[in-house]
Amino acid sequence: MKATACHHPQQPQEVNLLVENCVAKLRSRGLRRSQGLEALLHHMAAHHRPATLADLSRVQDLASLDQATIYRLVMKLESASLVRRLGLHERATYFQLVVPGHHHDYLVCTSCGKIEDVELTCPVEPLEREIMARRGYSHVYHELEFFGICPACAPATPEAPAIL
Amino acid sequence: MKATACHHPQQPQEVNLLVENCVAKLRSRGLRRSQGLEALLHHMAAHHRPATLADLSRVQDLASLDQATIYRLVMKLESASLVRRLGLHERATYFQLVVPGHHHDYLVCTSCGKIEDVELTCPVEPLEREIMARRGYSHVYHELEFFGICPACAPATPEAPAIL
DNA sequence: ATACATGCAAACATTTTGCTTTGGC
DNA sequence: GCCAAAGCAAAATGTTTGCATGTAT
Repeated sequence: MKATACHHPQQPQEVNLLVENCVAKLRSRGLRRSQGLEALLHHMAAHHRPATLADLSRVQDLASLDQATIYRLVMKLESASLVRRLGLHERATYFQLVVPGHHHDYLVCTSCGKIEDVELTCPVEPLEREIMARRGYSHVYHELEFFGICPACAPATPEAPAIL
Repeated sequence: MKATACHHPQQPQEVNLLVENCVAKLRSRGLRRSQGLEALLHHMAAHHRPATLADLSRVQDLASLDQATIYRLVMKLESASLVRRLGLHERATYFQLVVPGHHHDYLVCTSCGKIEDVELTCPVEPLEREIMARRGYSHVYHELEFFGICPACAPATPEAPAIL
């Protein structure tokens, strides 16, 4: 049940730039540049992968932050459209920093829960425009996940009982 | 927060056929044709739309069933691949009966939570094959959702200073 | 008669809120 | 000093399990 997305943490400078941009946007909304906010943004920018609130509070640099604090920070980030929510069929919700120009779709093993990035070019963006045009929706984005049984789990599939 | 999928309940005969097929598959797995199972399948076949466990237990015909019973039935249906789970960014998980040949993607308003069907031809199926081939996954399916702000909510959006 | 299915209640995990204290501006 | 942020703790919500009883086979 571990997330193993294949994301390269960005270069330190990119990370700092990203953090600064986020802070700037948040400050314009009246938020303060607090120690917790900075630590959280820095982590999410450097490890651009889906994480639950529990995942985040287990991170070394965020361990001093209360879960309620992390929760409230993430909610604020989400309100500012800096963070997006992902439903990956686990009990807890996953969150991920929005990095302009980066979009990722995921491949999840329904047996072991492993989460991988899908590198294929995603053909869905044109549909977003169509939805805006035809349905009158604004701020449209999509979420695409593939579910299946990964090679490692395949032999042990309940429906295809392999005798070990 | 109401689901308003635009699904035509199937014809009664189709519904019965679907239910019979499900029961048959389940029986082969050792499940019994209980009253609760039949009521649940019948409802999910006739109202082929995403529903939470709470939604289901509020249904007239299922009101006599305990939530734990509904939970266990739905889990069994999911194990048998007769039901799929959907993460629509709400706290509760949505479930939907799998109807062979029918696939639906959804459009969710991030403001009011309204859930609509997307009627566009979904270009993702070829990718499923690619994933099976290139990543060695089996039993691959996808889940695609669009999120955005619906026309009704658009004017009242807190942080979208309409740049029309 | 046996084993699965159910109801009821309790345990659990996660999310959300209230209130007091701390800290950024 | 003012108001947002954080810490702590508790409430709210949804999911899961245990156990005694009912029911399909």
